[in-house]
Amino acid sequence: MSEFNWPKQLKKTHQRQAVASLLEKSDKPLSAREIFAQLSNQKSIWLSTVYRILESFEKEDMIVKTIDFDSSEAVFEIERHRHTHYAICIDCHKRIELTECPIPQSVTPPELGFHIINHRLEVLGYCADCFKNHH
Amino acid sequence: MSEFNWPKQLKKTHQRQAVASLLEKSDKPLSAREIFAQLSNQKSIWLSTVYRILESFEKEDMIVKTIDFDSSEAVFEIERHRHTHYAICIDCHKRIELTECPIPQSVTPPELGFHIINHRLEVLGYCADCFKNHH
DNA sequence: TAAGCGAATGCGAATCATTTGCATATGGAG
DNA sequence: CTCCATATGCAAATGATTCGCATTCGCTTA
Repeated sequence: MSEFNWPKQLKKTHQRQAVASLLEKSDKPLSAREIFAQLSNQKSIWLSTVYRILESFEKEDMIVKTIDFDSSEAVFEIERHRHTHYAICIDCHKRIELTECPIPQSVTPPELGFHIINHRLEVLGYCADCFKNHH
Repeated sequence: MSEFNWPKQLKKTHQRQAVASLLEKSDKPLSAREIFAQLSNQKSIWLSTVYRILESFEKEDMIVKTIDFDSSEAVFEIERHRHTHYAICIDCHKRIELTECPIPQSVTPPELGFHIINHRLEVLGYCADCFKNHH
């Protein structure tokens, strides 16, 4: 547990703790909708509140927002989710996990002073099956 | 001109040719909204038509759809736009073009038979200025 | 421990991109 | 030139996300 180092400026509300706990348990990035669906079973929480909570977490670098290629919706990932990248088929939307992360720290020249928090990489194309059918 | 090799199954309508011509001229990926704005000055065209045209181009691999990090809207890029990647500041949203593309053809193991069309790469973090202020 | 302040949430409504349905118009094959 | 499948015009629906405002609730301080 306790993936997050809770920043003191964030009040520990029930709702925030519930969202944090879900993210910590999840093995993949989650969307606001998914979080809301899981929480509204047990707790009383509003979807707009989930969005605001995620926004506050993002501002504290607890999570990073990216966009899911398939659904076009925002998903939020914790440190443990990062550095896993996929080759995604344009046709059948199959996702193939890449075995290694090809992004070296040196992509930004040191003299820039750029402080890397995360990176997003998606390789798009046709999987072997769909390549045959498509062409 | 004539970046596109027009597929025979796509009828050459005025609207499609206007959209194609805009994309060919542009030095950056364009959103449906941007295309619509530029075209509605001169031609009569509907926004939903622009979306449908872009969808048809995408299906023929003339363009690739990605998501713009700032606006969260879909943008469409032609071959000439690809392989340009950015380091993006989480705070001020400044975009710094990376001088080289760190994605080798070999990211997908050859035995997969995956046929790469495009890839998306964004490096997220804090630029030198915002890093000072933020921490 | 009680009081009070500022931040967070409940709730509803607005916004914005994108999609869809259906009637009409229009490329392009023959 | 005619015909048919496809594309577009147009309007309305959808779905994610944001916003406004009144109320509630953590947390600090007395």
